[in-house]
Amino acid sequence: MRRIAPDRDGLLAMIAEVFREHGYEGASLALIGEATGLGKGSLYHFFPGGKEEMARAVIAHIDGWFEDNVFAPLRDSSDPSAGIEHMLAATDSYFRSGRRVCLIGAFALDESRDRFAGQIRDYFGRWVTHLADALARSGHTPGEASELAEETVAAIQGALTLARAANDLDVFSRALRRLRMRLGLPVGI
Amino acid sequence: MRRIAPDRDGLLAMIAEVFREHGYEGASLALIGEATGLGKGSLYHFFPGGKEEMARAVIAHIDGWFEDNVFAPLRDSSDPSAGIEHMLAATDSYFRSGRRVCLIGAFALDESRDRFAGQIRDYFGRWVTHLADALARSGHTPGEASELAEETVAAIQGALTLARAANDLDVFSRALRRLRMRLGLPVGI
DNA sequence: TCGACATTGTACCGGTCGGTACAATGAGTC
DNA sequence: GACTCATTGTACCGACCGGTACAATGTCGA
Repeated sequence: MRRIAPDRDGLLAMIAEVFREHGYEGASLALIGEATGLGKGSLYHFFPGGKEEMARAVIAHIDGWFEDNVFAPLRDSSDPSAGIEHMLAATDSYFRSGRRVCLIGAFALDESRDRFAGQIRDYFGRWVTHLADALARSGHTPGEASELAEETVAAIQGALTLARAANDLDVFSRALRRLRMRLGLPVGI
Repeated sequence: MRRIAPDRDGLLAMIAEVFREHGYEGASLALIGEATGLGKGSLYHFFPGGKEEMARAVIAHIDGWFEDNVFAPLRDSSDPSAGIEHMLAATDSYFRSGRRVCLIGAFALDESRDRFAGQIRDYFGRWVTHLADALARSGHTPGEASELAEETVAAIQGALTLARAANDLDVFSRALRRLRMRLGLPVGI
């Protein structure tokens, strides 16, 4: 049995954190090396394509996590409301209640958007589409469902921006609570 | 009569565009020089504090524009609904219907947040506060007004992110139309 | 023990980074 | 013309950038 790579998931998670905090340009190989404990030799061994391949792998890794923990439940839940509830819980957990920022959203804002345009469009497109499907199955008209899905994903992204700008985690949890109400889910308290 | 500076407003607008497209780290002095037609000599003459002073001046410039064209109408309009309508129109025009991104929102996401934390918090804080005031004057309870204001500003930021990710300007105009409805303004058509 | 190969540290490359120094201009005033 | 002072171009700095080369390790199975 051959080891493919030593904990590639963990490695990608560490690199993701560097891109998340510093952006694509700001994430230098020195910072990545420091965060992972790997030298350039190792980094270029695992990612021969260099920084760009690292970023691509990180985006794909995040995309995979959302596919498993957000999109799939939205698509496969027999009760669409349960899938939506699952999405909100997973979102809250992933973004650590606003402590974390959306790397893919951050990439979408500056010039790195052009470099990763396909992956970025795909990620957000699938999020909106799957949420719209779930909303349509739960009784909304297709038009309503599509608008509400777009509104919801935008609200999450905007809340992350605002929470970080205000340095106030409550901004994000308030946004999630409003979304629960808006999407017709029990809100608790 | 002494010229303070040759069209400082225009200069700041050019520099702003570079920061907007490339982020703080990505905006090199070479790019700024290219965009403005000024060499380092001139740039450091106008901004002795270098890149950081340029960014601070750009943020202050944007802040001033919003103060004049968004916050003041929200605060001073005798008809609060007219002020809110003014805000949405100015927002649509400023962000060029989604073609442009919010520089201050982009700065809020990465590590440059720490460097400009005060200015960033102040900008968003005043936006939310003034909008909440206008909403309260137009009949909402203080609690409702505050939540709705936060939701609105977040929706704008999120729509900018999504519009750029999808490379689809309609995302932004749809978001503004939803906001008009949500804020109780006539929507047209 | 040996060879095959994955993994790593280190030195190095050309280029660019933000920033500084300074002499040369330019324009206006007296 | 002479003085002032804003403005500019250019050369240069040390530091760091992403990336490459490669020899030295480790770690297997045979």
